[in-house]
Amino acid sequence: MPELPEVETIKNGLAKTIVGHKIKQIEVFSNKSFLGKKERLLGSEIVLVERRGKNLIVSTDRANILLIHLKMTGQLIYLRGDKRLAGGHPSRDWLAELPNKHTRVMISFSNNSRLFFNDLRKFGWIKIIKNKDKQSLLSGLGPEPLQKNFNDNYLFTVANKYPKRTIKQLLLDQSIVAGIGNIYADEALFLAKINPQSRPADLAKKDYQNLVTSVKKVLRLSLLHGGTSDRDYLNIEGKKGGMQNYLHVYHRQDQDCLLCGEKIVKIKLAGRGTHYCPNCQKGTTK
DNA sequence: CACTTGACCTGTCCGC
DNA sequence: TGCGGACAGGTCAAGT
Repeated sequence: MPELPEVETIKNGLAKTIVGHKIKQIEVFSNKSFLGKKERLLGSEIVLVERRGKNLIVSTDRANILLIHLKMTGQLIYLRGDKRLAGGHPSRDWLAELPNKHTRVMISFSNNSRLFFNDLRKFGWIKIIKNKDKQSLLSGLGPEPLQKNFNDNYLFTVANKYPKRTIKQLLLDQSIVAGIGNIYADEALFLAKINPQSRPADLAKKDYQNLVTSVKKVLRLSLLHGGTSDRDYLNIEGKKGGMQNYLHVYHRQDQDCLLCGEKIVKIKLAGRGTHYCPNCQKGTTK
C-alpha cells in the first residue's frame, strides 16, 4: 500500500496525535504482526514519530522504541478516547466497530485513545527495537528522494553500477533510493517520458536529471493530496487520500493517455505490474 | 556476485 | 452462480 507520501502522511498524523501520550496497553491479535515483548513498552511515553523510506519510527522516553512497516495493506487508524465518531457519516461507521477481523494490533494510550494496526495480508509488522539500534537497522536504505543528495549525479553514478537492470527496477530498489514504490515509479517515469524498460546505458545524463526532477515532483504532489488511495490506503483518521485522481498511468491501462491520447499499456516488469504510454515514453534523449 | 523467482497472506476480480 | 487462476502500494530468502 504505502509509499513515501502515504507513510509521510501517516507520520504527520501520528506526530499530531500520539506524541506525549503513554502506552497503557498493547493487544496483539496476530503474532507475526508484532515482534518483541510488548511488556517492554508499557508505561513509556511517545516522544517522536519519524519516517525513513517507507519505515515509521516511533520513539519513546525509554530504550525500547517501535519500528513499523506497513508493506502492502497495513493501516494505522487512530481513535480518540471520547468515542465520538469522526463525522458520524454512515460510510465511516466501521471505525466504531474497531477492532475488526483485520486488526492485528491495538495500542491503548493513557488518555484512552487507541491506535489500530489493521493489515489484511499480514505482511506488515510492528517491531520493538532498541533506540541505539535504530541507525544500523535502517542503514541499508538509500537517500531520501526529496533530499538534495538524491540528484542526477547520484542516480547516474549508481545506475551505471547495475547496467543489466531496468531503470524502473533501480527506482524500486530501496538501497538506491528509499520510499519509491510501484505507483510513483510508474508515474515518475511517465513524467520524465522515459520507458520503464530502459537500461542505464540507454539514458543520457539529461534523462537522469529529468527523472530526478519528476520523482520529486510526483512525490510532492502526492503529499499535497494526502497520498494515493488506489485500494486500501487510509490516513490515521480512516480517510482516503486524493492522489489517485491525478495519476497519469498507474492503473490506467487501456485508457487514453492524458497527454497524447494513445492507449496506456500494462506489462510485467521484474514481476511488477508496469504502466506506461508507448507513445510518450518511447525513448530517451540519447 | 548479480539478477530472477517464489514465498509470505487474504481478498477481489475476471473469464469460463 | 460457482470455481479456478491471476493479481494486489513490499521485501526477503532461495535458486540460477
